[in-house]
Amino acid sequence: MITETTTKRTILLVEDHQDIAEMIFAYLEKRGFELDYAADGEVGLNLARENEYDAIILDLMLPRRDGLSVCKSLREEGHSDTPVLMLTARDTLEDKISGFNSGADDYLVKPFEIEELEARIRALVRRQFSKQPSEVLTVGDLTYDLNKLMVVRNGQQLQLSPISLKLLKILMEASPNVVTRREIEQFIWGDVLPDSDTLRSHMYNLRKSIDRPFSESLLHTLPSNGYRLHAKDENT
Amino acid sequence: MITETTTKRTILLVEDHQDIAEMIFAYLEKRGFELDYAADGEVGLNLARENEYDAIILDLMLPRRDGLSVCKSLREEGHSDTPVLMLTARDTLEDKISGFNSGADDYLVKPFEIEELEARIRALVRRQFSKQPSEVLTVGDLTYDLNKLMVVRNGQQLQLSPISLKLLKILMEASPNVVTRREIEQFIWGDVLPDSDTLRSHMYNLRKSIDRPFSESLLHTLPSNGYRLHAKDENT
DNA sequence: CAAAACCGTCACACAACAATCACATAATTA
DNA sequence: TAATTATGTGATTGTTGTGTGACGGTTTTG
Repeated sequence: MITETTTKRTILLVEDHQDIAEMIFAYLEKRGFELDYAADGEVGLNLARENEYDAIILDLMLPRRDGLSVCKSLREEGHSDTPVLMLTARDTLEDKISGFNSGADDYLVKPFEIEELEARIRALVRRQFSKQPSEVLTVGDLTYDLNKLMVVRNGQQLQLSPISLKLLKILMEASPNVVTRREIEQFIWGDVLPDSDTLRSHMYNLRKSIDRPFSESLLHTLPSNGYRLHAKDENT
Repeated sequence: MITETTTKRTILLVEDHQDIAEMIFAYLEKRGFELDYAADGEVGLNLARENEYDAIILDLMLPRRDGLSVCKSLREEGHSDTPVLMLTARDTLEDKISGFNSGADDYLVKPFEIEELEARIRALVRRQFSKQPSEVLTVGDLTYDLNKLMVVRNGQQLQLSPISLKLLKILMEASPNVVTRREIEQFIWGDVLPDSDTLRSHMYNLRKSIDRPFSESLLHTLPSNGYRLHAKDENT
């Protein structure tokens, strides 16, 4: 729901104790958060499914469906990017451990300072938002995530050698423009090039990886000039 | 083996009166703190710049550079997370106010009970530590509680060496992104790396701990690039 | 039209890299 | 201080990546 940088962060609070819930609600609202509230696990889970929250505060002991189960369900359904802060009544070691495996990102033992809660929530939200910047190159249905060093075409992950990765990078960055052999060689080997024309081999290997298994080929040779990566239907 | 939970808190004491300084030094040391000492503001500031203290005890009146100025400088230079306890000679209201504006977190009026000092220091340190971001890291079914220094995978607690813990931390924080060897080495050893490539051994050990006993492996090697921690089923 | 240049294809040897492990020394802890 | 654990080192093995050359097809050039 909320994604803009300057927008209020929205938080889902799931807690059955009226007094605690009210206290948290009032405090966080005053501190600039927007809150949704659920008094039991079932309702909480449904709210979490229907909306995109920036964080969820989840009591461990809840009527109808406990916090663990809610958290687990959420994770299994793919909400792995919404941070969950679990509130545990007493610090039973067991509780904590199972809390971990349910996929909670942090926990807080009651009773707690409300300032502490705020600090943790802010930390979680911040962490979440700073995780975003994934630099991804895209050409047609081919994507190359520079941070994960993962290459995917048509939903299928490809396994490339280090040199192929470098090749792909310079080609994708230039796409849809031509890159000359010189530029490529420079980029990969610097100034001491290998004496044989090994680039041909590597181009061959790269093609084998990114084009051979698919119908449309992205890597084109410009005879006596260089290479060019580009998808047909792209508007260029 | 696991030391960080019980690690001594390090405190910087900046105080020009020999007798007071000695008294504080001896007392706090006996109570389990580690202390650094400076007799004037200039030296104190430099020490604070060069080291990471858990707290700083700062006299207001100091030779060469008073406590206010030291504190202000520190804050401006980004040490906003190190708590400062200011010692003021008499409780002039004015002093207090400027003390707070300089960014001090607490103040104590001389003369004071040494127990009071300890209590306040402990409060500051505790507050500081509870503020630490990111309490629990999670990747797939692997969790790492940064406060308890507990690593759990699939409900089973794992026993890791200090270096393995550091390794795991940087990898989990980066996950699902790749971390280069350089970054890892930097993170663990700082600038003076061991001469042999001991990282391989540690990676081996880490794998043995977190992957070997389980079916799916989380730690992947990106040849000639680095390492990457990530769970398959995660939608990333 | 032939020769030359260029390129895709491939097999293969060697070099580079990574995993594994045992062990000595350093650091902790009791 | 002794006992235990953690860390760094190097040897060994296995794996993968890279450079090289050979061959044949295609295009360009003279």
